[in-house]
Amino acid sequence: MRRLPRGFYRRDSRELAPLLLGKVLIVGRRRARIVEVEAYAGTEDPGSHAYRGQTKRNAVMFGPPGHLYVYFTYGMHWCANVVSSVEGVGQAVLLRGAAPIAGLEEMRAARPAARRDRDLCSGPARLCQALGIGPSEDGADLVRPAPGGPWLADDGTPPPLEPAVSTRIGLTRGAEHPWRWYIAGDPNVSR
DNA sequence: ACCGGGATGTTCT
DNA sequence: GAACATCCCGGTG
Repeated sequence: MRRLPRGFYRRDSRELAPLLLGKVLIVGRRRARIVEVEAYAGTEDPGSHAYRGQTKRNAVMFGPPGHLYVYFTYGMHWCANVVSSVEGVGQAVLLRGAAPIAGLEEMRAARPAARRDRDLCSGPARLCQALGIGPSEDGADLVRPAPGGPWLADDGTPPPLEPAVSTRIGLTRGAEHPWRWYIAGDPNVSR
């Protein structure tokens, strides 16, 4: 289990996103393999929180790469992004789906509504709930993680040679760009 | 299986 | 006021 170095994140979000497929997100004893991601391309991307420039909410997106941008939406859900590119450019990759690997008892306790294990992390807000990611993880450094804090690992599993591609989910503006990547056929991909 | 609606509060117009 | 990078539940087939 090798921690991903800062340089790994220092690329365009549309290049980084498919490279995150197969990587392992770790929070405490809970581990899940990323199977679905979306790229958000910064101030030129109408679908991105960064489109209208830096605000208090999206400030982490404009910071250095390799940090977690966590935001609140629909009055009740938290979603997590990996900040990419370089400082000053508001790019990030949304984590939309993951396959539970370890700490499943903790995940089930955190997600009582999940009827099957494939429902634990199959969605951006589900994934955060299962792993215990919330406002206190906004800005967390994945390269030099706090004890028990979130980090990303490479366990030798290569990203898929030809990941499935589609348009992004849930957007009205910027919905035409094919910036969603996922592992075809994986049951942990969101519906 | 699929579909429709409600929850809930921050952010922006 | 409206929109929102969503999820859950209860209806019907």
